[in-house]
Amino acid sequence: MQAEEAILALGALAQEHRLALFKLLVRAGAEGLPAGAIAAELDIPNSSLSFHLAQLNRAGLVNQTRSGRSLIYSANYAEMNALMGYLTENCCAGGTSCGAEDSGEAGSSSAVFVTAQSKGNSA
Amino acid sequence: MQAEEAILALGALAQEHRLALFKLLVRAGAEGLPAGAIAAELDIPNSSLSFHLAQLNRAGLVNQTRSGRSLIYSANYAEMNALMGYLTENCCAGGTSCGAEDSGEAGSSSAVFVTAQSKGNSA
DNA sequence: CGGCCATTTCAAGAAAACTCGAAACGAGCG
DNA sequence: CGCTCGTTTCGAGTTTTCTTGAAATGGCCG
Repeated sequence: MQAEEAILALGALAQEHRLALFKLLVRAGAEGLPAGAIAAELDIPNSSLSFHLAQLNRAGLVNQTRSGRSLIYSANYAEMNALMGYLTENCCAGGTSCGAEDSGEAGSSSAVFVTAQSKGNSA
Repeated sequence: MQAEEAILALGALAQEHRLALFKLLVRAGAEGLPAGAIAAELDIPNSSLSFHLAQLNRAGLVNQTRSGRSLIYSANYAEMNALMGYLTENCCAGGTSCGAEDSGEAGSSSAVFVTAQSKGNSA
């Protein structure tokens, strides 16, 4: 991940509704949630939600799937992991090679955001 | 850390100049850098830099120290760790108790951003 | 104490983000 | 095939963020 992409992801999460939205999707797991359910849960008008969903999508943090008339959104754990990795790399004071300024994609950071398989999230 | 604080920190980093600035300070280590050196390094007008520095400071991501006429800024690793922890907790699919919706401050996440003691950063 | 130098604050304008009702779009049911 | 329902797009208004020169502040040297 490079800076521009990280900024996009960071900016996508730096908003009350979108952070709540992403948290909701992370909690919902791989099955995701339809847009309508999210709007109802977060108590946000449909058009506003759509705007935020588009932002998150543009940042690559959510995936979109169709299921009948509904569009199902789910958290993109890979992108979130990439963001965490970027943040970790740019601190790089944890023990890894620190002097590395722009060694490209390292990817050596441990993946914290594993794909949460559905574990009883009935909501 | 709670959502509002995380949003502030996320927003502080979600900006080209500020992300570069924070990266620079992280790399600079505990000794930090004077404002002027940062402005020169990043090629940003003093007033703009001051604005961004204030943003980062408001988010608690940087510390301010005086040294003669210069103000030295350094990265606040603790706050960054808190942010990483918040992000990790809200994913919570890594192995910790996942169903915990708002269990307050967990702090069980491993600190990745340890205070980088000056390790030969001569710049 | 007078001046200088690093930095911040002020003010004003430009650009971007956010909000949300209304209209449009498209899939699927009957 | 027409209708309905879930969702997105559009448009317009409000708010926030970003930028920068100029002025103010405060420490320090002589």
